[in-house]
Amino acid sequence: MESTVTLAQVARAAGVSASTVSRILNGTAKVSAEKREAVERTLAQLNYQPNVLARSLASGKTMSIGVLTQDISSPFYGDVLRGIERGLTNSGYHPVVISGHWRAQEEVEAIDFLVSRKVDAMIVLGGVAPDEQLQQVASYMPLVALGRSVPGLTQQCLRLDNFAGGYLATKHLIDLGHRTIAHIAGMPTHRDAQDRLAGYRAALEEARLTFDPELVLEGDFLEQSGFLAATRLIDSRKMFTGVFVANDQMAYGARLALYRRGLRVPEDISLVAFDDLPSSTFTTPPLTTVRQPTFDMGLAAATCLLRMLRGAPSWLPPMGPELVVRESTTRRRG
Amino acid sequence: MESTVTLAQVARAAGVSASTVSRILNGTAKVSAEKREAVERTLAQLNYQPNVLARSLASGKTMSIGVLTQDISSPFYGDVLRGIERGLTNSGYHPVVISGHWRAQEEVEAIDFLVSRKVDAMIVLGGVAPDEQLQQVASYMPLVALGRSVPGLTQQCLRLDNFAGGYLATKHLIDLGHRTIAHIAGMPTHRDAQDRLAGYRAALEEARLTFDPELVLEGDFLEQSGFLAATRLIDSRKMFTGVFVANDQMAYGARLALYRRGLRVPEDISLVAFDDLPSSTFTTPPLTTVRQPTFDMGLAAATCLLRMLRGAPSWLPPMGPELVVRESTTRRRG
DNA sequence: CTGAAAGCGCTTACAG
DNA sequence: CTGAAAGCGCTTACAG
Repeated sequence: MESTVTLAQVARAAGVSASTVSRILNGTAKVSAEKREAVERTLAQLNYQPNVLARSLASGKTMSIGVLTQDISSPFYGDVLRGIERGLTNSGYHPVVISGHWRAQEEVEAIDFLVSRKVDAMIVLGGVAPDEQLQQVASYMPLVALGRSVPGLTQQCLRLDNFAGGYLATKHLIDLGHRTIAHIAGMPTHRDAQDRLAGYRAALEEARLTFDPELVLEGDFLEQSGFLAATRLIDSRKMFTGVFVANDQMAYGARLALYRRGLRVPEDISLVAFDDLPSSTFTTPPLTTVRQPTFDMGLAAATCLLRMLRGAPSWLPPMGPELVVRESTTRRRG
Repeated sequence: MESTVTLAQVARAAGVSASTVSRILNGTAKVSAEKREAVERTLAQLNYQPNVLARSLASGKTMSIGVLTQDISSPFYGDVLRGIERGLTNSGYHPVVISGHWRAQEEVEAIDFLVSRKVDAMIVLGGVAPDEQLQQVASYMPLVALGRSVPGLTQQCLRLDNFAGGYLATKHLIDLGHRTIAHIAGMPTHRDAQDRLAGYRAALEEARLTFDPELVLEGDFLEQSGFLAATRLIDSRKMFTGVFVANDQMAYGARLALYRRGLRVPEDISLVAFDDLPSSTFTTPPLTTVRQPTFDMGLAAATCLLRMLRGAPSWLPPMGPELVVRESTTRRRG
C-alpha cells in the first residue's frame, strides 16, 4: 500500500520535532546521537518515504535533469541517452526525457514543459529550438547542448566538426582510388547535413575531382530515404564507384538498394557513412563510417552539468570525428 | 528569465481572489464572464506559468506516467516507448522513464523512485521486478505490464505468446524443407527465451524431427552473442541448413558470422528470428522474423492506462505473434 | 458566483 | 543542538 507516512508522524513517534527529522534526513546539521538513533529507528520502522514533491517545493530543487531528445527510438540519441544515464548514476539526479521530433514548435513546448517541471538543469540534444530560448534557459539554470552550437554558450556546447567528418569520409574513398563519388545527403535544413556535404565537396576539390550535382541526392536521415536515394542513383545510370552517405541509418537503406540491384559492397561499390551506430559493427559487411562518440558525448554532458550544479565552471572535453575503417570500402578495381 | 509570477500575484493584479484564478485555470467552476476576461488578460500579460510542483502537491496528481524500461537504447523498447509517447499525446499526461537493466534490485529501486515521484500510473516493460511489488503498486494506481504476465493482474498484462512465436518460426523452416534446424536461444533466466525454445522443440517434435541439444546455443539477446553462437555452431561442423534465432539483434550477429565463414543467406542457410525490429526491413537480406507489434503494444498500454485513469475498467487488445516472411529464408536446396 | 482559510508535506531561517 | 513558525505555490471544501 502506498506509504502515506509523513515527516510529522515520524517526528511524533520519535518524540522530536519535524525539523530534527528533516535535518537527519538531509544531514543538514549536527544532531545528538541519541535523537538520531531514535529517529532512524522510527524511520525504518514506519518505512518512511519522503514526498519528493513537497521536498522540491520547499527546497526549490527537484534533483531532476531535463533532457530534450528528438526521437525516443532513435538509435543515435538512444546511445547518447545511455551515456547521460550513466553519467548521472549515483549523483542523486535523474533524467526526465521528452522528444521534440525536430519540430521547432514541439521543441519549444517541450522545453517549457521541462522548465515548468522545475528541472534543475537541462541537456538539449540537437534539434531546432531557437537559440534565444536556449540562451534564456541557460541564463537561469545549467544547460548543455549536444550536436549544436549556440552563440554565447560555446563552453556549454559539444558539437562534432561535421565538415571535418564529411571530409574524412570522402578523402578515405579518394585515397582508395575512387574518382566518381556519390553523396546521399541529409535535409538541407539540417546544419549537420550541410556541413557533411561541404566536407564532401572540399575533399573532392582538394583532389581536383569535379563536383557533379547529379551525384548528390537528398534523404532525411532514415533508412527508407537512403534506400530510395540509392535506387534512384543506380537507375540514373550515372557511373560511380563510391558513395558517402550522410549517416549510418541511410547507409543501411542504401546498402539494401545495392543488394537489390545486384551490386556488391565493397567489390562493386564502396560505402562510407557517418555516426557509427552500435549496430554498424554487425551489418553485412560491417560498415566503414565516421564515428561520433555518442555514449561519451552523453557522459560528458552529464558530467559537465554535475560540475555546473556544484558551481564549478562548465568544461566539455574536445571530441573529434574519427574514421572507422571496416569492410564496406575497398580499393577501386579496374 | 524564469517566470516567477505566482497565482497570488495574478489574482492581485486582476482584482480577484486566488481561488477564482485557480478555477479559471482549471475550468473547475463557473465564473462570471467579466472576471474571466480580466483574469485571462492578466494571465497573458504576466505570462503566468503554473508551478507544477505546487499544483501536484495540492491536488495529489502529477499528470505523469512512470515507465520502467530495461535499456534506454534498446531498439525493441525504443519502439514501445514511441508507442507510449504517441498514446499519451494530448492527454495531459507525460511519461517519466527510467531503466532497470534486467536487474531485480535496480528495478525495485526504479519503481520506488517512480512511486516517490508520485506518478499517477505506471507502465512496466519486461524485466524481473518481483510480482509482489507490481501487485502492490497496482493496488493503488493503474498499472499495465508489457511483456510479462503478473498473477492476479491478467487484465493489465500484455504478453505475446512466445511459445506460439517460436513454433511459427520453426514451422516455417520445416515447411521450407529444412530438417536440421539450429537454435540460438536467449538466457534461460528469461521467460521469453524459455518459451521460444519450447516452441522450437514443439515444432520439431510435431514434424518428428529429433531434437539435438548440440544444435542449441545460448546468447544474451545482443548482437555480439549471436555472432559468437553462430561462429561456434559453424565451427562445430555440425550440419544444419536453418537457424531460428531467438531475437533480431542476435540474428544480426549470426548473419555476420555466416558472412565471415562464406555461408550465404538464404542460399546456404535460412535464418528466421523474433521481434521484427524496425531495422530488420533493411538488413541484407531483409530478415524473416516473428513480428512483435512493439509500437502498437506501447500505444495500447498508454490507451489502457488512460481508460483506467478515467475510472473505466482495463482493456488490452489481443495481440498475437505473426510471421513476417522476407528474404532470409528459402526452400532447402539439394 | 466568489472569497477566506486550511491544507498538501516538506525545508529553513530564526530564536534560544 | 533543537523547536515553533513561516513559507514554498497551489487546490478545494466551506460559507455565503
